[in-house]
This record gives sequence, structure tokens and C-alpha cells, in this order.
Amino acid sequence: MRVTIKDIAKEANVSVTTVSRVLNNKPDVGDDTRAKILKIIDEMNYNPNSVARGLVMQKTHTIGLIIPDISNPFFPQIVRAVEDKAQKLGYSVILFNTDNHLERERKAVELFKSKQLDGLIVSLSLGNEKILKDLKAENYPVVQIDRSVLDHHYPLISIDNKKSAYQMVQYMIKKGYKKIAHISGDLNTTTARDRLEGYKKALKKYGIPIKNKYIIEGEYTQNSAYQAMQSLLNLKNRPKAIFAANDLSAAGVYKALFEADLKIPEDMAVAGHDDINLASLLKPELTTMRQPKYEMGERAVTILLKMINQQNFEIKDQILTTDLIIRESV
Amino acid sequence: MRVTIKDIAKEANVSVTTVSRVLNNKPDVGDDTRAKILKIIDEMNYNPNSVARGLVMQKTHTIGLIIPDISNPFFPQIVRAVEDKAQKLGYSVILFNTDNHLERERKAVELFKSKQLDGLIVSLSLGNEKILKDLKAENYPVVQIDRSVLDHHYPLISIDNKKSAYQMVQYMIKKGYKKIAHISGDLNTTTARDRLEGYKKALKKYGIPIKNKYIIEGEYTQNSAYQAMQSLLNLKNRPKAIFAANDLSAAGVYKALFEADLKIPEDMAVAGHDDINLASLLKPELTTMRQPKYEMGERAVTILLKMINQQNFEIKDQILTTDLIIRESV
DNA sequence: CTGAAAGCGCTAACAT
DNA sequence: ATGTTAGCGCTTTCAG
Repeated sequence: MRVTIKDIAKEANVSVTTVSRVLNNKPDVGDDTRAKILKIIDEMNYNPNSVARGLVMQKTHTIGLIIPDISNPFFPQIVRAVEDKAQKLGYSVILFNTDNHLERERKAVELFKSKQLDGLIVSLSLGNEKILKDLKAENYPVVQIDRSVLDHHYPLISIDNKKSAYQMVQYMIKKGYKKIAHISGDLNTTTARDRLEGYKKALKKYGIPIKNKYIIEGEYTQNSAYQAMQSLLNLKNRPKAIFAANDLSAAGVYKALFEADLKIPEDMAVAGHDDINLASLLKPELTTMRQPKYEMGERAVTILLKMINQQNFEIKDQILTTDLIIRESV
Repeated sequence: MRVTIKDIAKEANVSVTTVSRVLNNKPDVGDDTRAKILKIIDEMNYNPNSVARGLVMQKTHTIGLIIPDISNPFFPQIVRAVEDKAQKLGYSVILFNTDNHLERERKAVELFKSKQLDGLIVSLSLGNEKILKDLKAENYPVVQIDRSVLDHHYPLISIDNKKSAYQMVQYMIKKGYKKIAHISGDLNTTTARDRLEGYKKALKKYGIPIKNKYIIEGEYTQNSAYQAMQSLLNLKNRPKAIFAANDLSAAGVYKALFEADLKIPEDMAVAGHDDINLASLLKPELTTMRQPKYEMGERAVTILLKMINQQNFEIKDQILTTDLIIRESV
């Protein structure tokens, strides 16, 4: 049996109340008493039970992080930032991967509510707006990261995906490309939709007709993009450049291109998005838009903790800026 | 205020005990009563408080995962596997990054004990054997993953690093390389030590003298390996091949080589270890040893849960096999 | 400065 | 089949 506050109290000949006081650094305890208790705590190697504490305080000092997939290289940095910041502020984080599966997203939220987590950082798919609506009704602290759902109940920490895509495509156009195709991300996400829009907007702006054949829906994965690229290569009228919705997709595009013995960017230019570590390691190095992933994670917990600690915190999105990282592939 | 078991009891005109019974699917409850309670639970959207439950049951259904760094691409797959398996079995996982920092490792364990986590999956640095010894004294369920500490109190889920490195170096030798250098990982880890040993063993076995100048300690990072490679290139008597302790290091080696305008493998062969996703994306594609990362994660939770659910579970390490993945860089 | 008592939300003997 | 009671380990009034 682990040692409890009672054991300490008994050993020190004081009440549990007094022990609790020193545990929580309350003022009204005699110096000698405090010293004695501290000593005993140390000797007996006492470690307060946070579950019990959580029950009375109605606070677990734990937050939930719901993301599609930690093994997608976009997320580890975000998760790292969230955990770092949380750790620094005395919070723990429970991770949950959903694979964008609506049912698992729901399950995650149920579970986390049941565990009385103090707040949630979520990256949900479209179609689950009700989850957030219900959470909001209970006034549960939540912040959305990366992608948003349509309704707007909670602050979103992200980038301006439309603008970011626009900038990239604009860059490609200025480089002289006209036949630019787009391999999108999973269109069940706002990010993919916005990037697609940005792509279209840039073409329009520069008077380039939008061809449906040049737009293929992928899933933000290497493999889906690989296949998308295959079909693009089969077109009679091939594009000369590809804007892949994320770097992982760009890697898939690279694969397909190498197999077809095509040179990047001479035969086909390729641009990505996100600037994950991989981007600078590809050959040729990938031109992409850098997303401040670490900062997004940090900000998410900063805001979440504000919501947790002061009710009625005003909802304000934080839209960070992206940077065009020019390398060799465009 | 959230709805509690009391509210349900009151609404249903029964005692909380009865509600608790239906919550836990106990048999002795009348069918009608059960139905009524279930209905009310649903109507009131009741969600049992696991903190309270955890306090009485002495079980939190949560495990702790202590690793160096989730943003090191070796770990996400392991973490994914751990979370998947845990999720499947009704457990949650709290993540903690330590950067191999002894003090933070200690802090993580303290925190997790305080949170009454049911068990721990850890990847600790050398120098923290005491942590595990103390944990063992309390009979706390723990399994080590990837790397071990020297004392052997808890089961380890890993690979045979020495053998794996030996195989790789042997392959390089058989390919005709004699001047093979090694850029090690952080030698405060058993994995780095074992890989170094395996490297030496292979050289010995094939009668190739071990040159200290050909062994440089890195940190398993891209940057440390990049620098190590620079110094290797400055040697009067340059090696002709590099065995990098992990793929991330190999990527650093690639960078240094490209900068020096050297061709892989013609001018310098490069081998990695782990087979992270990146390996097949590098150009030339990286020859490496594949580690069953996902399986390691799964097994770790399987064993941990056995320890949790049946005291005195016999300690048995699980050493999985690695595979030589021949690609283009050697 | 210290202690007694109540209670957080739940489960588990032990009745009945 | 259902209720009463105690208690998990802690914090927090409220007294003194």
C-alpha cells in the first residue's frame, strides 16, 4: 500500500489538515511543525495522490490532444510543442489518434470528458461540428489546431491556408509555369479545401483557366499522391508543374516522377506545403511553404490554459503566417 | 455542474448503488429498473466520472509513455502503436518527452506515480538505473522499450542492436569495403553502445583493424552526424564507407557529402539503421536495417498490461529481429 | 496555529 | 433485487 496523507499525519502527530496545508504551501502552519512534516514526507517518500486531489479540486491538470495521426510527420512537432508547453505549466497531455474517423473523434471526446480532462486541443474532420457545439454548451475549454470545423464555437490556431496556397501557386506562375496541377489533401478537412481554393484563386488572378483534370483529390499521404501523380502523367495534356497539398504528398509525387524517369524541375516542377524536415532532405530539395508548427502547438496550450483559468475567455483565432521556402524543385 | 450518479439515482428513484450496478453491468438488477436507469442516463447525457472511479478502484486505466523526443522520426510509429493498442484495450496514454535528460526522466516518473498511472513504458538513458530499481521495489508495472538501462529489473522490448549492426557492417565488408567509419549515437544509450560493439565485432571478424579515428560519437541527430562527417572528410586517410548509427544520422551524412560534391555510393557508401520512412525517400535510397517499430510498441503494451493485471508476471525480454534493407547507398 | 467534519463521485461489502 | 454504510485520499470550511 502506498503511503498516504494519513500516514504522514499519524507519523507527525498532527491532523491531515495540517499536512495538507504544508503540501499546498499554505501560510498558517508553525515553522517547526512544517519542518517536521516536510522531513517525514521526505523520509517516507510520500507522493500525493493526484487522483484524490483531482476529485476534490475538480481539476486534473491534464489536457487531451486529439489528432489524426502522430505518425504523419506533420504532427510530431506540434505534439512536441504542446507537451513541452504543458509540461512547463504543470499539465500532462493524453494523446488520441483518430485517423480522421468521425466515430473515433467522438469516442475520444467522450473518453476525455469522462476522465475530467481540464481542456482539449483538437484537430477534427468536417462532419463533427456537433461535437464542438455540445462541448460549447457545457462550456468545456477547447481549442482547435491546424484545421477547423465549419461552425465557429472555439478559437482556431492555424495558418491562412488559402493565402498560403495562393502564394505558392503565384510563385510558380511567376516562375513561368502555366500548366499547374494540384494534388489536394483530404477534402474533408478545411485545410485541404482552403489550399484548393487558394490554388484556384491564383490561377484565376493570372488568367489561367482552371482545368478539372488538373485537380486530383489525394489524402495528404505519400501513397495517395503517388497514385494521383500516375494519373496526371497519363493525361494527354500533361501539366508542367505540381502543387502538392503537403510535403508528404510531394514525396509521393517525387517517387512517381523518378519512376517515369522525369527530372525535377526540368520536366516537372514540384511544390509542397508545410516544410516538414523531409523537405530539405529530398533531392532535389523541395520548395514549399513553411508552417510554424512548433509555435502553433505552444500557442494552442497558452490559449487553452487561459480558457481553463478564466471562464469566458474571448474567442479569437490565431492565424500565423507561412513563409515561402525556395529550394530547388520549382 | 455536471450530472453525477446521484442525479441519476434521484431521477430514477433508486439508490446510487443500483445505478452503479447498471453502470458496471452487474447482474442483480431488475430488468425494468435497469431499462429505466439506462433511459435516464441517456436522457441526461450522463458520463461517469473516471476520476472518482479511479480513486476507489485504484486504477486509472492510463499508462505513461516516457521517451526522449516525439519529434525524432524514430518514435512516432512506436507511439502510434502504443496508443493504438492501449486504446483498443481501454487504456489512455500520457506522453512525456525527456530529451534524455536524467532530471526530466526522474520528474516524469514522479509525476506519473502521483497521477496513479497503472503502468509505464519507458525509454531511459544510462545513469538512471535507480529509478527503475525504486519502481521495482514498489512493484510498479514497467516495461522498457528500445533502450535499456544496465540493471535488469524490467522486461525490455527491443532488437539485438549488436547483431543488427554486425550484419550491416558485414554486408558492407562483403560488398568490398574495408575503410568503414562509424558515426555512433549518443553513447549514453545502450542502443548506441551495442551498435558500436557490433561494428567493431564485424571488423574484427573479418580481420580489419579498428581505427579510432574512424569512430565518432554523434547524438543520433542529423546535425551531429553532419558535423561528424565533416571531420571524417578532413582525415588524411578518408574512409570509403560510413555506417551511421541511425537513418537520421545518415541524412546528415548525405548533406555533408553533397556539399563536398561526393557521390553516394561511388565516392562514399552510406548505411543507416532503423528504416524510418525517410530512408526510402533519400536519393540515393538508403540501405539500412529495418526495425519493427510498430510491433515493438504493440508488444510493449501487451506485456505491460499483463504485468498490470497479473502480479508477478515473469520478466522476459522480447528481442525482435531486424532486416537488412538493401537499397542504393552501399 | 491546528483540528474536526464534511464532501468530491464512485464502488463494495453487508444487510434486508 | 435493492438500499445502507463505509471509504478511496485529498481539500476546505468552520471552530477553537
